[in-house]
Amino acid sequence: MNIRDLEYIKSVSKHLHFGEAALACNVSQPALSSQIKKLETELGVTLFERDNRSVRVTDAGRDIIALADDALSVIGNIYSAAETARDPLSGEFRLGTIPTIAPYLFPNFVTQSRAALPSLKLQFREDITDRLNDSLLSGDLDAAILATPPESSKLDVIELYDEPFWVIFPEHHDLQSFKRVRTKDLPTDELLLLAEGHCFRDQAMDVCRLDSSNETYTVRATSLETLINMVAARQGVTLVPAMALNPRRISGSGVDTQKLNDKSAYRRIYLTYRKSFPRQALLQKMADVFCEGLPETVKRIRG
Amino acid sequence: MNIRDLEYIKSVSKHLHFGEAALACNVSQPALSSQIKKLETELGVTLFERDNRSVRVTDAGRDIIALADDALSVIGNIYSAAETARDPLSGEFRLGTIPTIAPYLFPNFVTQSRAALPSLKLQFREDITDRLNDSLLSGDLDAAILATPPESSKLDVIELYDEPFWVIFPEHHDLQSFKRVRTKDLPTDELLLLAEGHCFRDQAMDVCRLDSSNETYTVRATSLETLINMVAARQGVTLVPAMALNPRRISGSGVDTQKLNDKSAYRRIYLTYRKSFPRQALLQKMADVFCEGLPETVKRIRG
DNA sequence: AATAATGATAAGCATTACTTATGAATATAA
DNA sequence: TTATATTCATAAGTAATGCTTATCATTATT
Repeated sequence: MNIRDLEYIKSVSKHLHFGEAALACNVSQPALSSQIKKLETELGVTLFERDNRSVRVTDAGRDIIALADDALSVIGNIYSAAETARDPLSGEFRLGTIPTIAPYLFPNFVTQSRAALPSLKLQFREDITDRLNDSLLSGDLDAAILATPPESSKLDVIELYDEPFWVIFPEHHDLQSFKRVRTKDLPTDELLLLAEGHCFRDQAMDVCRLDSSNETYTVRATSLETLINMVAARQGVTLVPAMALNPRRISGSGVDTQKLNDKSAYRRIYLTYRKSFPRQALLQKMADVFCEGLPETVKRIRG
Repeated sequence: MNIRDLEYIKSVSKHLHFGEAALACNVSQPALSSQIKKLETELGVTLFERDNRSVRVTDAGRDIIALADDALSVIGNIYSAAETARDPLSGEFRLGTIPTIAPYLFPNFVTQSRAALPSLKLQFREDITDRLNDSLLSGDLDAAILATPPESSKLDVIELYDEPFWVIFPEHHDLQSFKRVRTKDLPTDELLLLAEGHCFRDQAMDVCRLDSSNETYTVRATSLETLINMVAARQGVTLVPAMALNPRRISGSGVDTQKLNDKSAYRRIYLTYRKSFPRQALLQKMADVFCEGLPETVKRIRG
């Protein structure tokens, strides 16, 4: 059986005339006749009683044509569903982000994506890089915003922006006297770091040329907010990525900030996704929306 | 799009593996792959996100495969309906009969057809030959039991039985003295006839070598019962076909009967149908059932 | 008797779908 | 690291299916 056959019998039952039915189906009358005959043979049922002058629908034909109508209607729904789904900017989208980005990027992004991607249903998840990468590979996430390029060759990225690192230190700390702070000026023994697994921990250690053997502090914060609060409590100094600097929160909280003055003291932020992800256009659009709302403190790569 | 394509995507969504899905569909993996790719192109939607190691159903794919399941289910119903309809002995059947047969043939026939054709839904209609023939040609009837062969070349017949004519006359009528009554013995001026349009009127006149100019009586009965009752009331004599003789009704009703002793004094009864009627096997079976219950007074042609 | 209408049939061509063989990419095992 | 296996995609050739035009057979209509 064939979907076109169903259209043929529907057309014949409507016109009760093979020639006109064929015309309506944009085929020749012999084509339609032979297809119907073949279908009747396949079903073992005569659908139309016909002689050289008239066409009648048989009892069995009536039942079967009613079902054919149903089937064609469902098949029409398939095309409709496809048409709806064809817009890559619509549907569900599961986005993951690391904890050192999510709180600073998402508030703006949610607002802007509502305007730019109104028919997109966004779901967010916050987790560390490794688990986000696993989820990407398994298909549990569609994309993630990460600060490290992917290791798997199945993943690809859109580069979003470079985010400088800033020092946060208590008011009246020695660092306050520096006009320009560089990593070599940092008191590494006072450095407060995130817990293991957080990529920014590695990035901070990296920029300060520390390795795990150098660790002096046993603080294992899981958020930059915690680190900043600890600095305010004069527990040490820390680094944060630029986006974590909220001027209103910093001012009057007992901490001071300076941008790290090294060329390499930044991290690159990527939108990571499976190469096989079908809605690539959405990824591009989404990257645009991300970059739209970026503050002056970061250096956008796109647009 | 193609029904087989729907089966392919259903299979892939079940196995999440093109090779196994192809195996389940009894096609080679490249065949299945290329058909799915073509369908995706036609719909403009990626149904499966796949790389060299894994297959995932996309959001749009999920919706569309659900609809494909629906469509396949309806199409399954088409095959089921065909299987049910394939039995030519089932379904509706519209049978027409003339008034000089219906009352005598149907009671038995209904009983016997219930046993022999249990899944047949019979609808009866009683009318005169011309209108039954029209209904046959227009498809309003599937068959008719008639006493005249059809004129249209679109109709065909199964011969059922030959039905002799009998004379009915009042007790103590002159005819009572005949051992064997022949048509030439009939008092044609006393002959009571059915209304015009009834074929038995013509047959009776024919056998008596009368034509419309010979009419003396203006009686226009529409049933044989009326004629018999008129004979009982000594209004004249009449002819009836053999099946109209119900011994229990005749005895003691003031009439007497004799079989007409002419070779040509009978009529042949046909099951008439369109040549194009698809359930020919049903017609044969039905003819058998008719002949089963015939009384000894008629001469069956079949079986 | 001639003409028109209508579905069936025939022959040949175009399209479609399938098969087998092979490729490319990537896991897994040695 | 290198070899092997897995898996989907691609290629080339073939089989099948469906279509077109031309024609036939039958039956109304003029």
